Amino acid sequence: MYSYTEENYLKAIYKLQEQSGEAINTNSIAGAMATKAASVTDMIKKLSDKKLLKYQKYKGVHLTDAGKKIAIETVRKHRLWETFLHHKLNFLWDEVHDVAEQLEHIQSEALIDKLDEYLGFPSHDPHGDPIPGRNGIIKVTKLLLLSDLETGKHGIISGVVNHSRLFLQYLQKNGLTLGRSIKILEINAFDLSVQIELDKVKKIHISNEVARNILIKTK
Amino acid sequence: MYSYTEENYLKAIYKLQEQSGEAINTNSIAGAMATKAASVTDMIKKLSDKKLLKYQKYKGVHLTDAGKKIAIETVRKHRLWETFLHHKLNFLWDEVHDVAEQLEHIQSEALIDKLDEYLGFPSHDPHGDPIPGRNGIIKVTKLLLLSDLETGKHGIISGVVNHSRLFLQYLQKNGLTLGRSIKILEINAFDLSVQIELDKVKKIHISNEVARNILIKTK
DNA sequence: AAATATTTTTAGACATGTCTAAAAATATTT
DNA sequence: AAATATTTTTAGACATGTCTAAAAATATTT
Ligand SMILES: [Mn+2]
Ligand SMILES: [Mn+2]
Ligand SMILES: [Mn+2]
Ligand SMILES: [Mn+2]
Repeated sequence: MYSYTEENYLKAIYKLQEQSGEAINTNSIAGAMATKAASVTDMIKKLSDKKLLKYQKYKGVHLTDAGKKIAIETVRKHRLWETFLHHKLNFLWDEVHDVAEQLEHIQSEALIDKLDEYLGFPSHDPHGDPIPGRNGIIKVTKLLLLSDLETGKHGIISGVVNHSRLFLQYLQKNGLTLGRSIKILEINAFDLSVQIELDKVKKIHISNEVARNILIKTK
Repeated sequence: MYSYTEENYLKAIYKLQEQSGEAINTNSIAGAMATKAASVTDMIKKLSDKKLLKYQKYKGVHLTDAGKKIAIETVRKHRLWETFLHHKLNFLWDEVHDVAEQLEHIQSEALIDKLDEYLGFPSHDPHGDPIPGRNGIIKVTKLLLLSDLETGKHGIISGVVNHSRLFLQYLQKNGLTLGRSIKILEINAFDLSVQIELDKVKKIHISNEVARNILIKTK
């Protein structure tokens, strides 16, 4: 129905839109798509002709309902495939993204529905991100940055802000994986680094940079 | 590495080559690819420049070792995905081909190796076709057409010649699926239709047209 | 408010893969 | 062997998505 490239543009615009709330400008799309502003303008015109987004020259774009639907379907496929790769094929959580970038463009409703069922209708992907349902509804859980928790507070590691392989590998190596419980022991007033207790046993010291990229579910 | 289209051309030429043994001409490739002869000539030149096939104007083509390697890898991916769809996601054997046509182009060696392992290193796909190994080796089992068996002979349904959805659905409906044992009870001299015994219980009458498209393994 | 900087768009080009129509080469018939 | 039919290639065009360089519009600084 829609091309590989069109789906990627819609997904990128959708994600920028979720963050900013405002109209998305040409340069930020170019950044997200690793392409040039001129190419973005060309593609924007095409997507606008297809009524997938609203475009006013020099004013940026925002997705129509139709465009948003395709973006969310693509996100759903991406996260279901990541879940498959992690849970069934034993890919590590830092290895799933690149392959899912390809798999998310396979066109078959039956395939995705059956995959969803086969995986037991998972609610979250290997990075803790929510998987949109068939109906396009995304259940958002309220999470806090580990760096925003006060001393003595505790919770469960439930997501990451940074999705880079390097960061994911760092977390893996230090046991800071999804589902582990943490408690804030001490916050260093100088560099804002944090001493935490992991699973009520192990003590770990992490930088503020790391703490700002871990999402915690508190009671 | 190679485009979706290049892989499809190489796979098509490979299959034509397996059947005929001779140089493959432009029109037969056009037929297999559902495109025009002019387009085939264009693509052939590109594949020839890339040393994936040998081309002499007006004399047809044949794959180089490099081209054959890519073709076989694509067949391997196609058949592994068909097996996954059938055995894990409960697709029927007539439903797997079209989706596998897309999935076969996903580029990731790790993915295919892990999928192979996850499926238990299957030797054959849902249509009885052999799955090439990592090394590119295809283990060919000698099979006979059901229409070539004499009265009294028996064997196991092990493959199909025609892969059309209509034929596969017909076989499914009549219980003529892979692994079932059959015995030739009687061959009608007039229309060459065959009376067979299925799994030593059920009697079925099939046309010569059907018998010519079922492959049997005999002891 | 004018000058300057930044962002966005336009113009024109290129790569990939496709097509139709015409030309050229090869195969078949007489 | 010449005439005719078939197959293949060439020429030129088009769609998709990308690019660089220049022009135009908008935003920021003075
Ligand atoms: Mn991802
Ligand atoms: Mn993810
Ligand atoms: Mn198939
Ligand atoms: Mn098959």
